[in-house]
Amino acid sequence: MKGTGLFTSRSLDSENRLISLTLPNLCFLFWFSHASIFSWQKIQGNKTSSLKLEPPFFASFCSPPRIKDEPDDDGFYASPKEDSKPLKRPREDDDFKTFFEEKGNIVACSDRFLLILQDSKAKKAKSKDKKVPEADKRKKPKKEEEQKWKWWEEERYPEGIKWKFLEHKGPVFAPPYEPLPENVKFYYDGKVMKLSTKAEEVATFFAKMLDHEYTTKEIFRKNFFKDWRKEMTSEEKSTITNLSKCDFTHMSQYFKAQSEARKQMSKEEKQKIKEENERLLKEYGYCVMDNHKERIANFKIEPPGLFRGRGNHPKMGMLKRRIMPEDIIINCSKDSKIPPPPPGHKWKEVRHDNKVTWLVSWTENIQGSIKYIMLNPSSRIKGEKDWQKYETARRLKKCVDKIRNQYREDWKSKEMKVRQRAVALYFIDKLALRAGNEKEEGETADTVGCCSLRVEHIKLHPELDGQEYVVEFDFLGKDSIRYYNKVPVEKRVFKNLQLFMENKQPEDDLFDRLNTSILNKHLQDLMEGLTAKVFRTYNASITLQQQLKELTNPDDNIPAKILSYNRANRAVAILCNHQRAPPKTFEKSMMNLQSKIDAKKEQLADARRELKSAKADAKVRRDEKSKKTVESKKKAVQRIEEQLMKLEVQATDREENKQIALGTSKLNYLDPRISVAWCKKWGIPIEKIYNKTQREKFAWAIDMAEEDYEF
DNA sequence: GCGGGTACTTAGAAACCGCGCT
DNA sequence: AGCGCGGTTTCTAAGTACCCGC
Repeated sequence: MKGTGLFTSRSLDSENRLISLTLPNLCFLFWFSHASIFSWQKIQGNKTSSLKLEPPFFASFCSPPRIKDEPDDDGFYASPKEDSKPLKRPREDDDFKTFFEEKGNIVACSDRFLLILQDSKAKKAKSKDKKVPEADKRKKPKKEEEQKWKWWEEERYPEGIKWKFLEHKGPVFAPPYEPLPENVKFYYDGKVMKLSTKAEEVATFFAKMLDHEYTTKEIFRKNFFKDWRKEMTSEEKSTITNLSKCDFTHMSQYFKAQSEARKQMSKEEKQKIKEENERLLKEYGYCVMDNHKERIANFKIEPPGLFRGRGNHPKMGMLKRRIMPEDIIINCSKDSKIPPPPPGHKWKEVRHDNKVTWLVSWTENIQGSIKYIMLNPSSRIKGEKDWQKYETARRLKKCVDKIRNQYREDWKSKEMKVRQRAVALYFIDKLALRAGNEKEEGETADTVGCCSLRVEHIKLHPELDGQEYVVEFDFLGKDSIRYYNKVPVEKRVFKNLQLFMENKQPEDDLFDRLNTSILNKHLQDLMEGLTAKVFRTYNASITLQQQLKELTNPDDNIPAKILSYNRANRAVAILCNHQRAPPKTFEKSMMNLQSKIDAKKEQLADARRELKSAKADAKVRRDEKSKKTVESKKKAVQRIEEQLMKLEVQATDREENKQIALGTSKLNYLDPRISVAWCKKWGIPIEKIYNKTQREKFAWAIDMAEEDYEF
């Protein structure tokens, strides 16, 4: 990997799917600089693969480099929460309110809604002309003002109030069931059987999943069959008694043919579908919240189907029933145009609660939990919250040393409860574990977080591979993703763990005197707004910032710098254990890339040969023309070298990424202002780091962060 | 403290789509 | 023009957190 100066070796063993990477030496000379090998395995489903990373940059987050003393407020934007004095422009909703009062009735308001939906410019003329002072108007760009609304420059609502006006069109329901054509047969025990519409619908859910591993799982089949039978007529129920005798293959083939046909559709037909979707989005995909048109994240109601829990879920295969208008609670302003239920139906309830952000809710039948329709991440209401999250994490930065000292003290406490709390917090901080709420047994897959760790999830090694006091973690976390890690800990922690495990069974709680509520209460005392998850945000963001500092080589070209960025991002993903199944086409795409590289290498060799002969030629002829030839050949070689390097960088990046998902941390844990500042500092176009959606979500950060931003 | 309920964030997989290649 | 690939978008499950009444 010449050129990048970062990468020392890479090897791929396709046999056992193990990658060993020697990452650049990012070690910190601090607590964990001796840390061991970090490895994990992914065992969701029956996939098993493992990834090893050595040496230990993953642990480095615990020791942020001493950043020169922070200008206490300089560079800090007023946090959305603590900031009480109005920063910039006042909210505009009074503008709207006035308009609204002038019209004085509901129709006026929904007129406005329609106007906004149809034409934001027209709306502009109507509402703004009356109130907005000249100066203000000139300041704003004339077009697409609605999209470029800088909510982050406006005053925020007092705590608790989420909006003052909300109008929307309600949800889009799943399309009704279309019975199968007569010629598509279902067989039971080898014989054709015509199913009732209800039973048939549920059967199609199963048929559509026939190729999926789910349908081979005992629990899935059992749950499905039980719920399916509930939908059958009594005759069907008495005939169909054994799922193994059911033959869905014809149905399955039919659906495959259907989706094939869909792919083969003509351009016009595809265009028509596209337009229909756009129409739906236009009509139902937006709402008006406080004077602004905002995108809704999920305006379509989840269609019925079979529940696909992750990991070993006891409810997999159960029937997710169809949601009807009668299940739906609508939330909107009293004075808005209330969305009408579909003809012949009623809403369950219409309420006007501006202390919450959701527009629509219903109760789902598998777990009995509530589902919501809410706004897009680009909306003010989500963006403000996101911004606030990072501000809380930055406040933690200021007191994290103190908190760390505190919990280290607490390891010695004479109170068991305090010791457990302190050790758990140490894990949350050092390993970025999740809090670990209790879960109802038998209702969900058996997964744990920090506070819910059980004795069986850790092993203590007084000595392992030449290191002292090693704790071996092995448990399933969120989404049944395996967390596997061997971590050297301080002696005191180790001794405490031994104590916590004394006289316990493997299935007993490790921290029997602790839960997330106790932990969070304690954290609240240490810093306002502090909860367990803030540590994840803080450690992720500080790691990114630090890794970017370490890895970015000023002399690198743009692709190499982006590789560095991705590596910094990767360090965070590893810290947070964000794994993915290796893409199905991984090996193949890697081979393709390799052959491209080989081709490029040959091309380079050719170009070099040509250059050489051109040089020789020039030496003999000593004329202008041959000199020029040499120059152009030189250029060609350089160009090809650059292309080759780009490809090699790409290969490296992809390979290092095989089992690591960068998206989650990028979207949820990394203060976007760090990335924006990095881009500005090194002249990297922001588009190289964030795609369109991400830029929309992080518009606030892109607008406000300068090159010198410090998390 | 604790059990139930609610609101909201975080998560990986699957579906989709557009673009470059043949 | 059809095809495959990779990035993007959609989907919805699975977490965290906190409230309330006892």
